[in-house]
Amino acid sequence: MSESPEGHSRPYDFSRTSACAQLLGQEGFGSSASFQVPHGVLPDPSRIYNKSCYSGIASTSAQAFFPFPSVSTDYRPSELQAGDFGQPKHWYPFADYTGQLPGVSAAIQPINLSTPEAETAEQIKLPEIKMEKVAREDYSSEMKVQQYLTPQASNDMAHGLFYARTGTWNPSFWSFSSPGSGSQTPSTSSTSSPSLSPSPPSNGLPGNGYFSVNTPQVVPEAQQQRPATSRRNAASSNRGCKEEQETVSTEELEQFARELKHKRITLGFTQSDVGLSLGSLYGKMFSQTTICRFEALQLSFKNMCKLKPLLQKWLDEAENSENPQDMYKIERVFVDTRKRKRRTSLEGAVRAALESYFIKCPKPNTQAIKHISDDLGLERDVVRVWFCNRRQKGKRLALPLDEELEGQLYEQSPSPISSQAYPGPSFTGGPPPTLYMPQLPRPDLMKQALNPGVVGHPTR
DNA sequence: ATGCATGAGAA
DNA sequence: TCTCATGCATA
Repeated sequence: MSESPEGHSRPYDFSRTSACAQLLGQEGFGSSASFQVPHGVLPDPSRIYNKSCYSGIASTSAQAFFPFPSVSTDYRPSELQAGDFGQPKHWYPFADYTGQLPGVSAAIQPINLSTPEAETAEQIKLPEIKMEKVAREDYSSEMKVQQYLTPQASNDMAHGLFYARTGTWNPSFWSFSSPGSGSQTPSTSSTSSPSLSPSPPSNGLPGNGYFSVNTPQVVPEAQQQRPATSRRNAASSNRGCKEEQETVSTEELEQFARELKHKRITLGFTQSDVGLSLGSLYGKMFSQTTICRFEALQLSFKNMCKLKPLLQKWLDEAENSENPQDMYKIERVFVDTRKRKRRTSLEGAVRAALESYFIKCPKPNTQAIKHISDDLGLERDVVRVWFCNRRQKGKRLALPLDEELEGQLYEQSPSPISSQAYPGPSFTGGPPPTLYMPQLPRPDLMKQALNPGVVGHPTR
């Protein structure tokens, strides 16, 4: 994607990385247990939006086991034996797990697949949408699934993605000719709930025949990234995200997200369903995570703009479909077989320490990273990634969308705004909000500001 | 719902 | 080497 609309004014102007090093060096941070997050830190996202979500992170009490990394970096559990989890090394390149694909299990069952079906994914691929990368290593899982696929299907699979349909779609769903299907026909009634049964989707009627997606091109071109001009005021200045596509304003985004969630639930779809459906509709599927983040407004503004049209369309289809229950009957069979490094689990104390380092230097250079990793006994890469994610999170959530007040709070700050932050309504023309923390203390945010690692357990 | 990870593309 | 979009894995 292009750069941030802000041009180069990145949210972080860490032009003093070296200074960081010094900073880091001179501080006896060994026992970061005592660390207190100054409230200049970016609060945890979920909290910012103050969704009912709690709070997260604080899964652990901060027992300081320092300098011993309380990290659990085991690798790929499942198929692998718990052998050498000791030190983070390389992870298995061969995998055959299906990840969190909601439909996988079902998809793996023998299904009636027709060739045309299998091709769907390819056909409806959007020009601008990057398809998921194909696993390059080995396709161990392919074996597992292949037996259920047609030659064509498995062939496609070899290309990386494959979509299988276990249920049937309402043909009408596929004909993008439905009344409101035009992505330009947003269903605005934010809360109108279709008279559809809210019951969980039941496997649609079997075999309706397969439809050939012949109008995949109808895809909105929301993909294109808008030029880096000020997208900040997308609202007022039609510069939304992308041409014909809307004038996406922050408010619209907010509202749409809400609407999407509400209707999705009403229609009985899960976030995963939606993500998978998009794959069928546009050839690019998304994970539950992404849908979730979209609804929670936790994506960058640009990203939100990009996805909105797709979701809008999905929503339209879902609402207009006679059998919306059938819509979600799409599943991806093929799963990237690359082995992922097992997720490292940092304990509270370690997180606190990292957070502390972050505050001092959000963008540590190699040396600093080394210092930190040594200090905390973490892998350098883990530290590096942690900082990357921390920065990203900071940007992403710097600006809550749903509270205009919020904007005002931020607006008082002199700090540079993040390129990913949302152009809050109140920012129109205003100075960029600060990245880390509102100047005005807000009870709820204050709480959030506490380092996750040192806070209590999540309440979930 | 979110923490940690991956990878493409940009700087 | 970083940013950004995205997702697996997990709380």
